[in-house]
Amino acid sequence: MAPANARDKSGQAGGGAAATGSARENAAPPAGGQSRDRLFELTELLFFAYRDFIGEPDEILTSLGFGRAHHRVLHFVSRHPGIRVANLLSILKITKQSLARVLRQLIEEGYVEQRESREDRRRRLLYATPKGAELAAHLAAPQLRRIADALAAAGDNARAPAREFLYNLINESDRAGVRALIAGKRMD
Amino acid sequence: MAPANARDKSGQAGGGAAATGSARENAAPPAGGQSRDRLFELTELLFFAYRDFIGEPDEILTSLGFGRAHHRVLHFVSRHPGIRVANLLSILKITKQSLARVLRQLIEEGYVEQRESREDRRRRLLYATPKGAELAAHLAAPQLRRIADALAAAGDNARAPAREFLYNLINESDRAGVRALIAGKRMD
DNA sequence: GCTATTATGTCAGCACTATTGACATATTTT
DNA sequence: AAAATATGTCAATAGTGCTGACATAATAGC
Repeated sequence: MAPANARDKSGQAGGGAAATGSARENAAPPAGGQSRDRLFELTELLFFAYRDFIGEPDEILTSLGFGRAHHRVLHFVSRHPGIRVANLLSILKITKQSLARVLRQLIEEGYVEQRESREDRRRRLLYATPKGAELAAHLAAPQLRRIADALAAAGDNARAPAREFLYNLINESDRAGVRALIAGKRMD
Repeated sequence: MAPANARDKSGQAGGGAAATGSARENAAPPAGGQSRDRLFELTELLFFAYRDFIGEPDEILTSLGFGRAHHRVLHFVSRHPGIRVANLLSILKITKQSLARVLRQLIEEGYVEQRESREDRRRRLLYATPKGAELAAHLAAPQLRRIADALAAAGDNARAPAREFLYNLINESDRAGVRALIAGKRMD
């Protein structure tokens, strides 16, 4: 990960031009009783965690000519069978075109299939084919292992607080939807 | 966030083709003593949390003709003054070309400046200009607020476990570097 | 001092993801 | 019958990332 020591020893003399978060600025916790540094720490950890969390699936995807977007779609389709296009749009928060492209490829290559809803025949319900389920499981494996290992390392009683923290990072207006989505596949 | 109920009521009759994680598959916890569902729950929360975490800065960036990559570079430069190009490469895990493009733009537009290291004159130490520091603070504000709010909602004793969980999601080989990087800006 | 290595920068070209805005179709709702 | 909903499609554009090769400058090792 590199020398880690970002600051050059001459930096002091050279002088850092306007660095955010000096000791002075940090004296007064500006928000929620947390120091800026503590908040920035979580910001950076979130970045690094996410960076590595998607790293392994990305390699598999590349070898298949797919990208990260295919993974996301396949995941939600596989995990939530019968999901609709509209659901995917609001989950992924991307536009119809962006979704259409990857969804079309997944369907053409036999990873996902569409069926008409009987309740409302405008709806196309999405399901993973066996081939799609297999790929989804393959992509999920390193991620599930990583999470299980992280929980083991952090102590299993870290699970609930970590979950609450992540949950509350979500836009308030989306939380109920996320809760329901996950609950459809059991919550706690 | 959408109807949330992914499953169509006719889905049962239609039959989900090969869905991952049925009740049956879930009976036996496959990894680390955690059920698949519990691990998938964190997978999805991580996705949603990250999605919304970067949402607000993205809007600001777009209005400036910048993208997410500019934010990441500006963040690490501003937060870790005197950081080197090599550090950024290993932190971001992108190639030199990808970094060069956004870094050049940030320098040309006066957000970042380079200085020669006196220890080793091959090195270009990076600093945020006052303009860059201001933008960095502007981009960070909604994220810091979001984290502070999430901690408040999850209970402040969630901070340490959440931190440990995220930290342990990072590739083991990178953890020491991340710890040192963050420690350079105080840890606990 | 000479060579190897390190740190950085740069070129051309390509792939994936995402965007906007408009338009088309089928179906359900009012 | 008209309005709203669900989905699909078009063309054009932007941002980010990649590979692989090559160039310069400076430090380190022998």
